[in-house]
Amino acid sequence: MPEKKIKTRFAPSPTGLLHVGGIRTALFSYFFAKQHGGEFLLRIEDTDKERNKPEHEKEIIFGIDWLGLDYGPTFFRQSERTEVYNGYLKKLVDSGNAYISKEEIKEEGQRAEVVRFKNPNKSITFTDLVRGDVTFDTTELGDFVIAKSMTEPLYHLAVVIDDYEMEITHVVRAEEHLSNTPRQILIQEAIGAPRPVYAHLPLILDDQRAKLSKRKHGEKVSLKYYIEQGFLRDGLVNYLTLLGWNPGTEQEIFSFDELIQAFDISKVQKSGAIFSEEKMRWINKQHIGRLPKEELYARIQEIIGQDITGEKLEKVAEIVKERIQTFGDLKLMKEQGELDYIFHEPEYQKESLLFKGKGDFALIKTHLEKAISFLETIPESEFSAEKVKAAIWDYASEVGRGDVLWPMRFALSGKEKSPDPFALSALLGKKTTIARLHMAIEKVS
RNA sequence: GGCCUUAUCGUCUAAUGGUUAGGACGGAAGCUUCUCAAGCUUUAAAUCCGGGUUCGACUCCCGGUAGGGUCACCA
Repeated sequence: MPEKKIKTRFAPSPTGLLHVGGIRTALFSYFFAKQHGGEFLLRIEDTDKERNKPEHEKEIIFGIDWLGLDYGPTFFRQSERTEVYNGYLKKLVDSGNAYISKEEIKEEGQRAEVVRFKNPNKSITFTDLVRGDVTFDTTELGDFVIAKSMTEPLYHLAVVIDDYEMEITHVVRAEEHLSNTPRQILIQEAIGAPRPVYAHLPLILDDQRAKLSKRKHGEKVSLKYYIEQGFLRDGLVNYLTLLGWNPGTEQEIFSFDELIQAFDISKVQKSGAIFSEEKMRWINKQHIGRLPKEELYARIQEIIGQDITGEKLEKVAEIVKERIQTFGDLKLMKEQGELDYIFHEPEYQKESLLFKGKGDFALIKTHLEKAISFLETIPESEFSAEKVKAAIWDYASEVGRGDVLWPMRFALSGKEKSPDPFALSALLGKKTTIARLHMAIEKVS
């Protein structure tokens, strides 16, 4: 007997931002399908005409594409399938599984007639890949509404029909849907659909342990925000996958493809997990460290300018990559002028050259002149951080490192905080380095 | 409130009856090149409570407690 091909879906409704919880659901669903050689499809659940916004659908598709979740040709919109649902609805009514119900109008906008499902009132037990067996008594659900009218199907009906017709084998979704499951199973049984395997994922929580919501947390829940913050796709995916799942080993850093292999839905945690931007930033940094050179260079150029190229770009990259966790950090550094020394001569008061505010200018002049004389001995083509350090080190150690290195570094960068003077020298090159040292000497003379 | 569900360091988690309860983020201390960053080393920090079962419970059972989800003519 050939195993049935595994098929999962991501079924968001375009009523709001694509948020991190949704992304993680999509990811888990995708990993599960792909690791079994199965299919993953995207279905927009837009049966509610009033709430749907085309821009939200656009954002969802953009996000899924950005994440690289390939859903092939299997894209659906429920709003385009009303006819299908109507057919099933008619059958349900004809067979007595549903009926048109006269309603007492309690609120404005309420209909006098809706279609209700005839609840057989029984106990339903289903197996959840994350939680094991879950039992509900459906009696308390009553005869729930499945359509506003014979031509206006509602969520529960549409989901069941779609999962059936699209041959979804595994429904991977968030825990908030757990209590919807018995309703949907009832409808399944009424239309003669097989029951898919369920996997209800724990929620992503805020630091108050409440469900992460757009209402409460604003843009910080949306994928868009993290893309704008300059997170790498692999960093974001890696972090989100580790939220509520772990490989059972001590490995924490995974590429996207490794995750497809390593992910194991049975190891998904049962309880909700608090979202930590801090850890996500750390994970992202690990991925920046693993970025292929060309990609790293391109991202840096995007932010600091295309005119930094070649060897200079390489040196800048080296300095920058250990100082940022996201490319948003780099953008911030650029905006705050932390990188100014790369582009032009620093401006500063001569007092800044004093190590710990002490010493005298005559001494600084002596040290800097000495430094220049050492640097002059290095050929321009060999002007590396190592060579510069070797040239200066003994002298600095002898007379006091801070007294030499601080003014030298300040002369090069004009910053209280910056990379060390050797890296700076190598980055600036022999000519510029010596010129800036001369400039400092002039200041203190 | 009903129903469902969950419970290990501050946080993410490992340990599926026997470990000094492990790792990571964050914290603290130290080392490394003057400052910063990175790196390295060290360190503090947890089994919700109460009963069982067992020679032995983080682990199994029961009861509390606490948290979360859900109770639409939304999805």
